[in-house]
Amino acid sequence: MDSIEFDAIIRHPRTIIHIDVDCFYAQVEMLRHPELQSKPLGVQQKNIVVTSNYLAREYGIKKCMSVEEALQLCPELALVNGEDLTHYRHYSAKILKILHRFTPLVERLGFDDNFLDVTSIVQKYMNSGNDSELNISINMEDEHPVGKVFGPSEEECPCGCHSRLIIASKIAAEIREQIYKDLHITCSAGIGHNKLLAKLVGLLHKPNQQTLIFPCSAAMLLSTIESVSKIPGVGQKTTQLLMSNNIKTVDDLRKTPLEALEKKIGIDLARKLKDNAEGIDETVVKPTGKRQSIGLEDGFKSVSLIAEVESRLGALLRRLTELAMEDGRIPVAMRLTVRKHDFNKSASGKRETRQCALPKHLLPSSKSGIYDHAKMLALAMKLFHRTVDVSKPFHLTLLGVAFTKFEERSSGKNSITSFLRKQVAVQSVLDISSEEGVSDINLGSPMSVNQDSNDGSAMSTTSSPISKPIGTNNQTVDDDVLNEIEPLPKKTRLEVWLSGRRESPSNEMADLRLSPSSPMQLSPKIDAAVLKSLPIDIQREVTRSWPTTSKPKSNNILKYFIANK
DNA sequence: CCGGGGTATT
DNA sequence: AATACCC
Ligand SMILES: Nc1ccn([C@H]2C[C@H](O)[C@@H](COP(=O)(O)OP(=O)(O)OP(=O)(O)O)O2)c(=O)n1
Repeated sequence: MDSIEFDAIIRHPRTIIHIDVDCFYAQVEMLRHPELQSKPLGVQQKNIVVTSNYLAREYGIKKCMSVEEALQLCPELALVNGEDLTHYRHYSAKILKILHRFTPLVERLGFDDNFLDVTSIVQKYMNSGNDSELNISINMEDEHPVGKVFGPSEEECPCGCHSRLIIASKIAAEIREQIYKDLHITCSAGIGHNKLLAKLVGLLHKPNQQTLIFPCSAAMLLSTIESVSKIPGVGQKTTQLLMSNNIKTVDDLRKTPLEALEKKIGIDLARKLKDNAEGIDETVVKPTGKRQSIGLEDGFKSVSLIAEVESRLGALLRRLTELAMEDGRIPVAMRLTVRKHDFNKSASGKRETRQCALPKHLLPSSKSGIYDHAKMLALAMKLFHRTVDVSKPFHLTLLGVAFTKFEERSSGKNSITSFLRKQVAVQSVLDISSEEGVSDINLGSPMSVNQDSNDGSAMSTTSSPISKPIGTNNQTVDDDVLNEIEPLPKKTRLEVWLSGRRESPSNEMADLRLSPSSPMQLSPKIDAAVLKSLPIDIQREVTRSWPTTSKPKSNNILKYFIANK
């Protein structure tokens, strides 16, 4: 191959747009409270201002600043509580839908940070001047990019990315416009040939702006960010490690040989950082699928009473089951999170978690699509007793509960979906000789079987009642599943694979977990045995909190269908 | 009580 | 189950 051909080889085949909503929570709150639009506004979670609008930022208010500090900087700061993320989650979903009008290749970080691989969209515009599936019009005549450009742009890269990126800037503008027209939300965007550059360059001009970077300016952009901690993926720990080795800036990173770096931070991270320092990032846009966990947390000064734990967990569970119903899938595992007060030290207190299988999907699929909150709470309390020794005083500062595994909901043949989910989406591989490499497309069937770790032999202390009545031993025959929660059984890869391709996915695996003496009837009523095992005040709590569990009427079911739209 | 969420890796 | 990272 001669040199002319060599120059023509595509080196920057992909085109990536990064979209970040401007001061997301604050914008949502301004929409909800229009009278706050023209005032400095902070969104408060407990004692911190998690974000603020741009008016407030003029006072020097930063993300995650303490309320005290923020009010010192701006005494007239308006504050709205943002501890309940419902509205943000709602807007987040709407924004994602708009992004999906352009491409399914959207990867999200959090609620408002999005990467789009628009390579194929751009390609269609280059080939035919439009995209038949995308009825937006883009002015192909104008050869200038929309928005700002970082660095010089005189010299065009021979790979052709120059025009691709310019087209992408017009797509980004269209995306932002649609989001604004539909939702009155403003975003900022970065356009580049990889995720790293798109994200970093977008930070340069905010809010409600967009910035493009051509590959020839990549190294320059990385030089300007200085601190290594600004590189996505370099958090507190890595920063400390690097700094203790006198590596503070991107330039330090460049000067450090890979061999030296890898001894300090491991080969994987070392290679990534050496690449990133040059503006190289081969990671693909991995379309974000369904969430792998749905959880809620509540932090507080101190909780030391079991009854209060119970009522807080009850409140969390009630909200959590609503979220699970919106999701549509069926949770099969529950996780409890606890943070204990660390009073010997200023340290923040570590979290402890306990997880268990959800008995036979305590859930809706049975005719009454309604969660049995009493059993949910009893299960959560079981987990609680597994993490906190209540025979001694305790002092909690946080409780959280989450669903962590899901099954697709019944109906059709969902078998194919879980199998497909494992497959890497094919994207952006236009030329195998690209500088930034080709992603492995791993289609290997996951037949390899996990070495089965020994089954929960260490779990023998499970028969303590919910709240132990004094003088009672545990001899009572507990045939309820709640009395035998065991750690989540591990599925082998083979099992995952098999259950994923089963035509009618059944609960065989779950069935195996249940003891023979515990027929899992999905009674819509509170299990009397369970209820009786509870202390009287808790019994009252349970029945007061969820009156519907005592006698579900078809009306109750209806409202869930309506809520679900 | 640095919020209240998430993900991936070990 | 914990850790590290992200928003
Ligand atoms: N440590 C953090 C960081 C962010 N957020 C929330 C609040 C933000 O509104 C939202 C988005 O985070 P961003 O980092 O994108 O920040 P903003 O969108 O608020 O501001 P900017 O305009 O600088 O992007 O996520 C959070 O809860 N905790």
